[in-house]
Amino acid sequence: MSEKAKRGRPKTLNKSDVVDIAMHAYWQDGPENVSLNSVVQRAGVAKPSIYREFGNEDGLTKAALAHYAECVLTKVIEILSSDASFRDRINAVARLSAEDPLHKHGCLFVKMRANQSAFGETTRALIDQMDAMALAAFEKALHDGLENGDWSGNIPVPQAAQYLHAQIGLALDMRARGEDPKDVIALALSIFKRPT
Amino acid sequence: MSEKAKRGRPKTLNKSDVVDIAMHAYWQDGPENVSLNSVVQRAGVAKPSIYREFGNEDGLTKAALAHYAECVLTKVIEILSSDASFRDRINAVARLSAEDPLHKHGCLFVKMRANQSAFGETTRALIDQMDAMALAAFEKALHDGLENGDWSGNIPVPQAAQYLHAQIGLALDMRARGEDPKDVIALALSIFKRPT
DNA sequence: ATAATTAATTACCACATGGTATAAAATGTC
DNA sequence: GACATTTTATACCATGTGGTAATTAATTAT
Repeated sequence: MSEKAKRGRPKTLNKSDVVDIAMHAYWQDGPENVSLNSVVQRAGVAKPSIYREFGNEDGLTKAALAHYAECVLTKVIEILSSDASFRDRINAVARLSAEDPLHKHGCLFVKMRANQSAFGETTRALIDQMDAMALAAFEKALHDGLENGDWSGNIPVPQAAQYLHAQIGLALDMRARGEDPKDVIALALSIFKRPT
Repeated sequence: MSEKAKRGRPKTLNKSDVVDIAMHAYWQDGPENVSLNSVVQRAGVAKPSIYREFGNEDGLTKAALAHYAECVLTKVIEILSSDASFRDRINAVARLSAEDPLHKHGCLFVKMRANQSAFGETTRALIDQMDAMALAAFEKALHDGLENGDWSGNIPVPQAAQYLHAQIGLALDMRARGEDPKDVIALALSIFKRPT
């Protein structure tokens, strides 16, 4: 909070810079291919500094994922919570995940969720939490669509939310693989257009 | 071929046993979590024996994936090439991947494709080859459906094949995560039921 | 000035990984 | 029996990993 002059040697390490570098490294190259050592190297800092700030690797991966949540996942949830029509909302999130260059390398959250076992407790807990958040955002958008009458409600909300969540995750997975998910996501979302 | 008495010390290592053990290890625990050393341990053989039979780790992972192709992927392709109706074929492969206990831990091919970068050249080549094979099998089933008149053909075949491929992969991915893909796959395949 | 405190730097540790050199055991050939 | 051959078994190597001890540098408080 306040920046009162502290007592010892002033720190040259900028924590938020390190987190940002770590996030982009994990995001771009995949968490499996980025060691703590390589983050140290990319950030140009000393390893003990990392351990002082984050405790251990679990703390670093958690911080990187939390930063990702702030940076990009918030946007998705904002879109799903906007006051646009249901169709506009899901089209926007579909375009964001399937076409936006921001997700050229896929989604860090999706990548980490695919390998939960590779992470520590706190990171896994955050993954679960973000998963639940995203699912809840989809459910809310569906409920809004029902209320506003711009979704037919031909599918029970919980199933529809799980379906949307899974399809967006699939699109982001395909982008990470270098495939173009445009056609797939278009077909997948077509079930919301006409009653079944 | 022939089993003429060879000259040196008789080998106690059964190559096909090792491949089977490796395949199940990769399949169940995920290729990322199974080191070559652990395969050596599980198979109860010496490490140099592995290197004599497979050359390097790339050879071992490739052999395990090839064995997987023989064991389980063949079944999928057989189903898609059967003389049943289009609906019966895709329902069968959907049930196989979404409900059959055989895929309780997901699909080894899908898991390896998700992390191509972790494997050597020959394994990556086999992954690409199997991917193309599966896609071709879906295309064939769709073409048959068109010919036999038991699919409306409301979607261009290439897109429909990519879509089916992606959705089956998604279901297997969900099973690997411990989620139940039943509802998701049912919704995803509903686009083939009625014209859009 | 001197002490106290905090951070940076260097060097290190134990361990696991993929991969190999080397010697011992078990067979057929001569 | 001596020899060549082939597989096994033991031990080892270099490298990379997550994590830490110890020293040095830079600052404030006394």
